[in-house]
Amino acid sequence: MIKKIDHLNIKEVADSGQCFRWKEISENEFFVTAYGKCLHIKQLADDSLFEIDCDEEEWDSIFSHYLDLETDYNHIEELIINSGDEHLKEAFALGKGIRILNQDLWEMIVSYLISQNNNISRIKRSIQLICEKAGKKIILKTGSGVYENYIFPGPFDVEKGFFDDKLLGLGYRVEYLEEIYEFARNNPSWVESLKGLSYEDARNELLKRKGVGPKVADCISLFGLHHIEAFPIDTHVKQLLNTYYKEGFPYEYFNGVAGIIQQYLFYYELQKNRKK
DNA sequence: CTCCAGGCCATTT
DNA sequence: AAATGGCATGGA
Repeated sequence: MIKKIDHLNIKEVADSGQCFRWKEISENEFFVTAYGKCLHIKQLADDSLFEIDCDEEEWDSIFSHYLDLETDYNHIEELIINSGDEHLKEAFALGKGIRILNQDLWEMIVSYLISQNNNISRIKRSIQLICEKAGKKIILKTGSGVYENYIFPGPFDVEKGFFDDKLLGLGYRVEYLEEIYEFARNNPSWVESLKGLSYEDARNELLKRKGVGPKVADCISLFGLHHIEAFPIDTHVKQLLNTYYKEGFPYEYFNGVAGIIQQYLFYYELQKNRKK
């Protein structure tokens, strides 16, 4: 099926550092696995049009929400244009096709535990290996080909000691992962319960887990709970705040949506550093 | 070789 | 409360 979607560029999303498991099939064409289902999406020459391969019912119930189609990005764009913030305008010009995905919460908890003091390519590699080793295979047959990937392993899909495997390349984060999987097995309703909490309450609850600090808690809040007011500060964002926002970032002006703004800035910084 | 990565923890001031 | 060292490992 063909869908018309504004404010979306799937290549920018895939390179934005919020998701680690998108597979690029070819230029502007990706295979995405989430919530135990999969999506084949291709952005067409008219870049507001997308060729979508997935079950129609799954599109309505999962992937239109996954791609955050109910959020008004025109409003975000207006805020940026009217902000008078030249650096932000430049960042937005580069990454205006980025949306904040509604990703699987458990996958975000585990993924951002792995992300700390780590680089994106290695994060992707570790997560992919974990999925291959413990996740159920999922296959999508479409007119254009057969694609396969793995479902992200839940708390009960791995045995104790699973993460010790050196091949996974997890380093010192192994103990954090063992702990969170164990905790989730012992508290089976914990993950779901986070979804009913405010940003502040969810963040505080996440901070109780070993290996979850302010930055990881904010990433989980932003990408797994869609608390778009969360503003994760990592090494790149810290750097950019020190460079462009010496007088302080205008959190009040972007009240409630600062996390989306943060993502444009982060992406701009990533691309800039990539060139060097 | 060194420096760094979507940081956090434990320890010391 | 704030500063500091250590941490596993691969990318650049």
